[in-house]
Amino acid sequence: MNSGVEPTSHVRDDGVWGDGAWRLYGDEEDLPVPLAAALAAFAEHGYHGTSVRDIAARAGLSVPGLYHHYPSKQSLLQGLLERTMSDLLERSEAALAQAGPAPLEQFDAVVESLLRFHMYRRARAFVGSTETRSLEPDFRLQYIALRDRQQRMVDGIVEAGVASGVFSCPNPKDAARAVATMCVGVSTWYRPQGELGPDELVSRYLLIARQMVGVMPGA
Amino acid sequence: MNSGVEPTSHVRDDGVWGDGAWRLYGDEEDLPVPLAAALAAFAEHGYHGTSVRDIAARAGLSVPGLYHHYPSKQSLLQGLLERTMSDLLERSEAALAQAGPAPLEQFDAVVESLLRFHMYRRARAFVGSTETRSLEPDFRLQYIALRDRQQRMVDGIVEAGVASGVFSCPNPKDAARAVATMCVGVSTWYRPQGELGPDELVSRYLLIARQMVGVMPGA
DNA sequence: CCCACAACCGAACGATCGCTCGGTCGGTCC
DNA sequence: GGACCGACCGAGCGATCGTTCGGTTGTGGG
Repeated sequence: MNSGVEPTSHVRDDGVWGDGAWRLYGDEEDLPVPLAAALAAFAEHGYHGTSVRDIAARAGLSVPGLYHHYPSKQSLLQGLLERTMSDLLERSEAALAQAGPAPLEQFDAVVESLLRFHMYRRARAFVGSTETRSLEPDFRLQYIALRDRQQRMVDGIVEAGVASGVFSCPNPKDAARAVATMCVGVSTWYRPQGELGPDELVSRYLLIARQMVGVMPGA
Repeated sequence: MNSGVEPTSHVRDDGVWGDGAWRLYGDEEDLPVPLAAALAAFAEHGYHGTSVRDIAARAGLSVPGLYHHYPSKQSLLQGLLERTMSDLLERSEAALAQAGPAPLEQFDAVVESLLRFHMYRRARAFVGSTETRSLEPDFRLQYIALRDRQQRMVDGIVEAGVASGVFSCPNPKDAARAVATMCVGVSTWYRPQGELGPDELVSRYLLIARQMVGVMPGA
């Protein structure tokens, strides 16, 4: 399986993200054709609202042609979400690793990486957040575990910020969840051709996110 | 159509919400049986993932029995979302009307009403936010208009707060959207039997929401 | 007493669903 | 040049989809 364009990625040869590479996104087409077709269809009509025939047509294939590459409709969704979550996690872990040791630096880096992902990988992120319930139980467990790992990453940074006295919030876990929710929500309304560009959005939302965890404006 | 239990509501005889009545929620069963069945099914499997036969079974009806009350599967979704949005709007407009004139009072009231709705009417709110794309185009336009009205209500309060100098945020619209996103997000993770009770959640999230719009903690 | 009507149901309609059977075609290797 | 294989497709499988037809009940009014 997986014929066709296996695209180049931003990952360096050794699998390590270069400095700031977690900010860079190629022009949407780093997916195999059938997965890109499934992504477009799922984002538009949802998993159950999409027929295999629709995906095949978008991919420029016949139905058996599509099944030659992926054994089932479910495997298309799983392949999509697997790439989505690992991309998101790799990027935010790279952002964290490359940030300084201060909680505020780490917070800014991870929030920025979340925001950029949900803008540049909008459709994928949207499908990932709306089609969890369409996953078969086994895979759903794996998937949720990755989501939790992402959330705990934010939790940890906020808790460290509170411990160091730079952040000020009585309930760090709630604040962290609210910040993550806000970032994920970007994928539901952001439009590339909208009035708000990525850099401008990042700076605005970073301010809001800092206030959510009680960072003094002058910090 | 609409046989069966037409439930009592919290609306007073004249259609006006009594003082603080927007905070009160009956025990979930204020829906006609078929709509309650559709709600449960849609929340679990999504609109396209739910069969009419499943809804009929949950409602204790045969399929033609269900069609006797509602002319189509789509009409079940529309009936559900129509009630959802009008309930939400009525409650938050009542909260706003009953709050004092100060932007902070109004902000607190509307945010609290949003939070409570997304806890007590969790399933409805969840379906409302995930199945917009399953609506037929005409109704979707109406529905989105109501969502926008709700959002503009929050926008207006935040702008008034900024104008009065009590709130401090450079981009009121973005902050308002982020606050609303956070409140809506509650419906995706809140569980009634969870460790966080409604009142405790309201007080925690109200603090966060205030910080998002730059209210000084001592205000 | 009968009739109108709301409330329901068994059975089945045509359409579409996810998926597969049985191929064809163009390379590549020996 | 024949054997093999990956890439693909036309046709169609059985199942399920949303919806409807043609009833049967039970009940309240004239």
